[in-house]
Amino acid sequence: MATIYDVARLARVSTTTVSKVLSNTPYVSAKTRQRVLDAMRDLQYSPNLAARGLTNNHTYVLGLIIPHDPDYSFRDPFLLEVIRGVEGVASSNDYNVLLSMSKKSSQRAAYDRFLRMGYIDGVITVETLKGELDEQELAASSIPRVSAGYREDLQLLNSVFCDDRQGGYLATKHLLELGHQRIGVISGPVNFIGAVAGRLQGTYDALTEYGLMLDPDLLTYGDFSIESGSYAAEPLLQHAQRPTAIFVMNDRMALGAISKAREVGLHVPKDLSIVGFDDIPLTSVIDPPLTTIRQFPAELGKVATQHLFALINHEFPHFTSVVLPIELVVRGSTAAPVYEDQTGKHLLSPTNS
Amino acid sequence: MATIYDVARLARVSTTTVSKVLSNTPYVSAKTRQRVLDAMRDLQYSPNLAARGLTNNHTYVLGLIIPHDPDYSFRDPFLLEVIRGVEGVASSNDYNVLLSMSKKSSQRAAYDRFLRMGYIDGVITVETLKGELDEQELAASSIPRVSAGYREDLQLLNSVFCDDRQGGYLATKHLLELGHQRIGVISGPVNFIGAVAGRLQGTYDALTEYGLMLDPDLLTYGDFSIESGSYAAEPLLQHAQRPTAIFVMNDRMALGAISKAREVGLHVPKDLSIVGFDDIPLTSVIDPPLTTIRQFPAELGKVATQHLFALINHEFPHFTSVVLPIELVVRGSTAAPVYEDQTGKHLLSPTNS
DNA sequence: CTGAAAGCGCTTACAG
DNA sequence: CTGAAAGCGCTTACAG
Repeated sequence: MATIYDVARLARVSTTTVSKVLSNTPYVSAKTRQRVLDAMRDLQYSPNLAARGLTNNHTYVLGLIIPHDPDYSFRDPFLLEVIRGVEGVASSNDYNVLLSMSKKSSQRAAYDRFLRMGYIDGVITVETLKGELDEQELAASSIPRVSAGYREDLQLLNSVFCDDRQGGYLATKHLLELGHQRIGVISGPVNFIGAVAGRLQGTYDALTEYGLMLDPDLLTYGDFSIESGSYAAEPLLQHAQRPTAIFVMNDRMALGAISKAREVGLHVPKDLSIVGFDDIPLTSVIDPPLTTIRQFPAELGKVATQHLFALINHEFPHFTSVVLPIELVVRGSTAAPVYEDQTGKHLLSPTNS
Repeated sequence: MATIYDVARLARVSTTTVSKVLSNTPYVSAKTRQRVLDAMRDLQYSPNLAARGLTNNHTYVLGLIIPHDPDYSFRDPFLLEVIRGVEGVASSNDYNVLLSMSKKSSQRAAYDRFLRMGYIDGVITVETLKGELDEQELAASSIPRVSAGYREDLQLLNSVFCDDRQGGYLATKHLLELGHQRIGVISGPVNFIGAVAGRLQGTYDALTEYGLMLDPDLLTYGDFSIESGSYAAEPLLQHAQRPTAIFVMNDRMALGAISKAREVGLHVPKDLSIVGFDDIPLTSVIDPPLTTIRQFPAELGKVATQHLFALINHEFPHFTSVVLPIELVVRGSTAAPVYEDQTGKHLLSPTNS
């Protein structure tokens, strides 16, 4: 493999000069520059990043840490999109991305290596559950960092996340506008990063706007898996005054809830409306197609990476966050409620009963 | 950040000695070794990979090239699993993985950089469509390589792939055993790597075993998207002698086919059995849950990486491939056929009519 | 068992 | 506009 010496020799200049054309320094004569360029082409030269990293103290590589738990594979489609977003921006800035999926506990060594070796210029972390990352380690490493999808205001962490509150708000408001008054919520686990609290707040806000309150009986918790959606739906559907609609905090649990509804003989959306969250693939083609809140994971990765570059280049002060928009996607799993009176007759609205 | 000099000074030895304990050379006295170890701990020393790479000429990083086309996101869940498999093995061997999703055409520069910079010790490529990778470039770079999921015997490429033929065989045999005799096939695109031809061959083999042939009218093509599954199903369902079962070469198209069947008033599996391929998430919870051929993408990534390490360490001759097993997962989308006579009466089997 | 020294391929003041 | 030389942090013959 050709080195900078080979290029210098062929172009009859010093390595200093080669290095200068490499870095686009203006003070090189056009003639010399061309000779160097020709030599580089002829030799198929491309600089050795390790050597460059050694002098430069920067490596042209970004770390992407995703403490991925196979058990929480619910985020799979989401994650690949995030990765795509990160890789796209990195690569168009001539950066490479180094991937680490180790979890703090299981692979401490790999984690340390990753952070301490002067091997990466910055890091993007994607957390899902609290405590998956070793924050101390990260903070100690003084490597520029932005967190994608995680929000922890108190830590003054650079982060990019979607507007969870607005998502919860839009989902609930959609149900309210359809005429639902008795609305249940299937929440994600409480230790789940950021998202859950925000979405719940949005729900409260929407209900308040309509002069309603969330019945504590109608709030249950799952762990984002399909099965947990099914379990969490059970008490709601068994409730003496069962809700006519449920806001479920992710699509997978929403699927679980729908199958539970089917199991107990309820038709979605006729008897029960369901709104999900995420807009993962396939949910648009199932029966009924799912009404949901769409997130933009590729955008999340993209913006986080741009943010990281800005940080690396000291383009703005530390500790900023950006909130990404979400949107409501109305499909077939929501409809206006139908209330039955004791005789089983359908009435148009609860006020008629 | 502490360097090897700092450690040497603190332990009162030379850097040579530090380097030796680092590489576990036996010829270091126990006492000295301990002093060095203590110093490393106190200083939180971890070696600079760039410097090491410069002398060593190996970098402890693996390249993972996935020419990912957003349009073919059907492979998403599959891909993340592959990545997980690769990362797991790499990290437990103290290797990092560098990710490139650039396509040959769009990001030539990034691609070159990735391969030529003396920056990776080996590369795993994940192809989906022919021509996505620049084979010449890869061959020229003389970097050890294994291909995950791609099979091209003529090139004598190191590769790891799943047993597509066996998959096609098992899927078709399952239908035959249920009593189906008129079986359609929805194939993937012809330029799709390896998989398609193998799966089709498996179908032929199974049919032959039962003394049957594939009616050319009953073979249609999709591009692996949901929509294409729907389109490709249409001519089959409209056929004067429509098939009682269809083997669809991936789960997403299978979903499309099911929705098309529903559209034309056919019930799955009563009127039409469907077998998919992949076993992607969610298809087990839809209605009906999909009978399919399960692949093990994490295993694919894992085995490919182990293979790559063996190659890097010259543990076996180049040009070997390994075939991964698949398995049939029987769920609700397949059932014994029901033949109707002209009067619409259901008969038990075609031989009764 | 231990260490002095050269060298890996680059960049960066510095001098001209 | 151009180049000689030191230095980045490691490893590896080689000598002792």
